[in-house]
Amino acid sequence: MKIAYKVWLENDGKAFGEGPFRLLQLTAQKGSLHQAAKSMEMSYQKAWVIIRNSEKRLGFPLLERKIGGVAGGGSKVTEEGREFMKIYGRFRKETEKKLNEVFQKYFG
Amino acid sequence: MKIAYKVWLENDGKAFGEGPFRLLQLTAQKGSLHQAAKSMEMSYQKAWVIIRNSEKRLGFPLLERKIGGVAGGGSKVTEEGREFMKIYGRFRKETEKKLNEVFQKYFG
DNA sequence: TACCGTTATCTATAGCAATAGATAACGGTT
DNA sequence: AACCGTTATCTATTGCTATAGATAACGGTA
Repeated sequence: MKIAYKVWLENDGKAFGEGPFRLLQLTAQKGSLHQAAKSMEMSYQKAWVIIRNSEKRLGFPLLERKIGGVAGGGSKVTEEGREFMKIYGRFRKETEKKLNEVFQKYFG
Repeated sequence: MKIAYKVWLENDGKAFGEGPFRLLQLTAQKGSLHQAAKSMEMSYQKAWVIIRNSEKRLGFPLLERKIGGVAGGGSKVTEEGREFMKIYGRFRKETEKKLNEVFQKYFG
């Protein structure tokens, strides 16, 4: 037996969770949302919708887009996005720790 | 902004979570899985599949069924089921508390 | 100027999960 | 013996989400 969970932030609908977080991480790494989605085996359309919704519900842009140019374009995470990712990353780590502790206490 | 989450137990697939928990609570109250499902606005078939899967994955029966008889039959929660619900109930309450604390810490 | 891969969108299709609806067995009560 | 509402299952349909596939705009580079 093991614990499983999903934790996310809501603001009039899903605002931010594991999906957007990993997409941003990979976008930062690869330089484009397209490649980020691809490496997660997610369709670009889905990735795009996820990011668009997150931005709408968080109220600030997560990606800085460039269309055309050297590699066709690309995206990088905004300053606000990077800051948010740091905080969310710590939040995520702590929820994981706490949940595992509670699981151990009752079912370990 | 608020936190949202789903926490459940796995054992070769979903074993137990909010759905089975509420179904068992209502079944204990109403005396039948049929009525429990109905009061959750869930189809009986879905409720039945949920309970069947939980039993398979937990490895012990949650319901004691009676087919036919006074009210057509009915179900009550087994002794093991009641014991498990108590533990899960405490687990559930504590995960809720911890998650809200962590949320407050980072986003409150 | 032609090219390339990206962003930004549509639309149509596929695939999966939920629901509806049906059927059978059952056994106290009346 | 007939009835009733439940458990236990099927099957067919519905509905939603994801995916596929297409199109356009864009702007450095060669």
